[in-house]
Amino acid sequence: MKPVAECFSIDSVARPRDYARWLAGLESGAPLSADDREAIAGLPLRVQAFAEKADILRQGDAPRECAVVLDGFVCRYRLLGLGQRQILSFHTPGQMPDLQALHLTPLDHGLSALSAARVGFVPHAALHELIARAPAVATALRREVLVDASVAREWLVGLGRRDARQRIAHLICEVFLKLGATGDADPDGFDLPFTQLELGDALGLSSVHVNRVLQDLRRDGLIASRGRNLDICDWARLRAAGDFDAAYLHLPEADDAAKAQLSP
Amino acid sequence: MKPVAECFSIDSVARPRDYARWLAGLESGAPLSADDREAIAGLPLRVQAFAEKADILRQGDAPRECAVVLDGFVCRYRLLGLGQRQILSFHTPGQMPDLQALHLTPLDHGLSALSAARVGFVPHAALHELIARAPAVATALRREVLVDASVAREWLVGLGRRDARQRIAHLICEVFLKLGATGDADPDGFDLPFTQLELGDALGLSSVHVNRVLQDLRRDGLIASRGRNLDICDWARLRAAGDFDAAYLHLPEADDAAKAQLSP
DNA sequence: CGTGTTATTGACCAACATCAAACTTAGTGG
DNA sequence: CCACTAAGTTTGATGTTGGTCAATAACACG
Repeated sequence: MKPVAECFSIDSVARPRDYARWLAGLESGAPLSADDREAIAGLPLRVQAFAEKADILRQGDAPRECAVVLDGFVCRYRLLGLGQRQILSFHTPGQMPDLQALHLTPLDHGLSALSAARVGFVPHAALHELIARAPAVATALRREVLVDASVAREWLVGLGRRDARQRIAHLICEVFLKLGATGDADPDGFDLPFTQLELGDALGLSSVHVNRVLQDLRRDGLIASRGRNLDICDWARLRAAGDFDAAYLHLPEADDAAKAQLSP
Repeated sequence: MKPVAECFSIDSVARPRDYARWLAGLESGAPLSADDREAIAGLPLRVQAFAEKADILRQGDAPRECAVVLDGFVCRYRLLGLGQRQILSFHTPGQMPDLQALHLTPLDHGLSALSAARVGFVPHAALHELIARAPAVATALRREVLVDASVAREWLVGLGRRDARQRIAHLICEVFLKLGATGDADPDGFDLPFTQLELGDALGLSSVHVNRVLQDLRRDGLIASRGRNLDICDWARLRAAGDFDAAYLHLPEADDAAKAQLSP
């Protein structure tokens, strides 16, 4: 296991754009009223920057604040005896990866920045109060937790019943759509925000095998990649190779959008 | 894939004991007030009986009621192309396995009775209204969803990073504690409510391999079993073999209780 | 007693892990 | 601008876990 990367944390003040990204995440299910939006913009939001690979929260912590991803790409993970790691989920700007800490402590997993990231922190007390006061916000948060669980179930299916090629193709589709939803994925070559080793840790595979399967996918003309930069050459076939159906992400229009972007 | 079993449904009226089991589930986190308990006892609860292996809800359904397990052992599952099945979770009496359908439809997975079961159904509208009216109930439901997600994460770790022996030992521990929490597991031999094939479908293994590993566990003196009946001979070693830590189940005192029961 | 489901066994094989080394790339400081 | 370094990627050789297929045995139930 590699040493924990330095976390040079430059605390800073929340900007209006930060609240906007958070709101976009909360409103992905249904729009909020002007009042609710104002209530959220009024919450205290402590912002902290994290370097690539820095830990944001650690297994065992009992945080008194909830995290909101503002920039970058973040994952939850679990460490087990002797160097094994399982990545549990990926999160893009606007998402709140540790809502469960509102009720269940201590944290049974860590939260880590895969790319350089900025994360906001809201006190639990303020969120609890808001949930009691603003039913529509409570609903949005409930929905966010449920979507998170839906993604976890899809991963469960993948780890249990799909082979390496399917898993990798599936995850590329998922990440592409999630990044696309916040405007971070250019269809003609976007950057995968993780290494092959991290990909393996998410999919229950060794990095060696991930590498070999990626080469197959390139050879078959489904993707092209050089370093981290990845280009989806054939969305339809990649989707088929991964047995991918975007419904579980519950992104409005996600798959249609991808199809439109990728087949001009 | 076997044909869907007949579902001979004997609709019946909810008994006080049914509400009691449901309440016990909701109160596993924190007790409710007398008012809240009454509010729940006042909800309409349609009760239906299901035979072993009968489907309760199907993938693609958009139910207008939420299910409450009242008796028996139930699982969520996902079917994929050509006979593959992945079981996503197990549920014991008191649990509500499809809370996500309150916000996310259609259902991306089915719900099925592994043993003969009785299930209650509450209209979504009634639940939504109660959530708005009774904050403590809303909190209890939120907690239930979060515990469900916590279990899913643990399964994710197992499927991704544990080998067959660990997975099987782990699941036996889990099921024993869950059954014990509702008084359905006798320490000296309780009935595993599923076949070896179903165990494999939950753990991403073939039934053949499940069988072989179970024999190993018996040979090593961790368990004894004859047919479905299973006897945990050595809780400490079984726990170690499965790398099992009960915290993720969020059952109050679960592990201590098991230890006490099993080592007199 | 049949009949269907579940458990068990054996032979064989594919997918994927592990280990170790070489090669690439990007970043860093002189 | 160039060596130097560390991280990540690629390759090859080899071994293990667990899957598949197919047949048999043990039950459970009407």
